[in-house]
Amino acid sequence: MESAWVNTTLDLNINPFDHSNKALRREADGKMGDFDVKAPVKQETGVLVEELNRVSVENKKLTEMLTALCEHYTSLQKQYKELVSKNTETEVAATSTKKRKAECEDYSATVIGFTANAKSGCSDENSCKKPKECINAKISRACVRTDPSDNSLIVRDGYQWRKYGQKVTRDNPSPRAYFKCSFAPSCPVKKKVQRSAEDPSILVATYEGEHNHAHHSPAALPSLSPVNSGSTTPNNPRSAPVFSSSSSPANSSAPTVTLDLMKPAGSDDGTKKLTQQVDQPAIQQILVQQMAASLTRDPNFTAALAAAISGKVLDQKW
DNA sequence: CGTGTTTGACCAGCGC
DNA sequence: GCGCTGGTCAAACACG
Repeated sequence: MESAWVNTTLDLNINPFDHSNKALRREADGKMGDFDVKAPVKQETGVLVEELNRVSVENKKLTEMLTALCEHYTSLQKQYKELVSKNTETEVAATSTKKRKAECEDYSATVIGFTANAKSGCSDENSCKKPKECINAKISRACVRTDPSDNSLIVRDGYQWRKYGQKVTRDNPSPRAYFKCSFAPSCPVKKKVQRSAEDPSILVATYEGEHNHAHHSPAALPSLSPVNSGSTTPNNPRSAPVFSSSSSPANSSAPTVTLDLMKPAGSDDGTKKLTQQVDQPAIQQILVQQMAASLTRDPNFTAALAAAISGKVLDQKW
């Protein structure tokens, strides 16, 4: 994961001394002139400017922290790749004899890597004895942070799913929900969603198969989906695996963020599955950065923000 | 009334 | 062969 997937720049475009805001300031100044602005207005403006400067400084600090984090992550990733390359053979031998499908998926997620085009354990003969899904279906996995108190098993990934079953599994007290892609009748993709046994605030979504249709539901997509910036196809959850801070329907007011932590399909194994090793505060910080970056790239948002700020100033009763 | 969810029943793979 | 377990089906139900 290099800076290719994390844009460490966060230009909130709110610096009042930025030349790009000259027009806005002129407009605001003109309106202020119309109302014969006096000392309280200047004081209020000064407070706002001070606040904006403070936010800018904080933004800069956060950006630096994120950059350092990315560098640290890269070094850890290299170390991990070395370890994996050393241990893969012995681990395959140890795990391939254990059990059936579920373990096959776990294997693909924990040994081959975190999600992304893992051809679920067919690299050795033992694994190919597994059921058909394990042979043909592409398996990927995504982790989604949700409110632990929210017991709905809904992962909003932009596709439309129909729930067809729920089951309590032996190794996890929380139920596992089974979904089928309901957009295209012929779409073979299935999804399993279950809370992590270790961290109930994390939903683990396992995707099986490959969508044979386009991403259809922009409304269902997180509004901040541009963070998928280019390198991955947004209509394929395997090639665009997510670590999302997701809002459930019960908590629809919270923003949903989709963050592509993976390289494009076909990248090396070392780039996979490190999501769960990253510190959770760091993830949250990255999510915040991504949200801000996405918002500030949206001209509608910046325009609305400018209008809101100017409106706030002008609406003050003095 | 159409669509999606819930949930108990059923089926199949696997280990013993 | 039997029991355990995960996965799927389908009737009942809820909701807009």
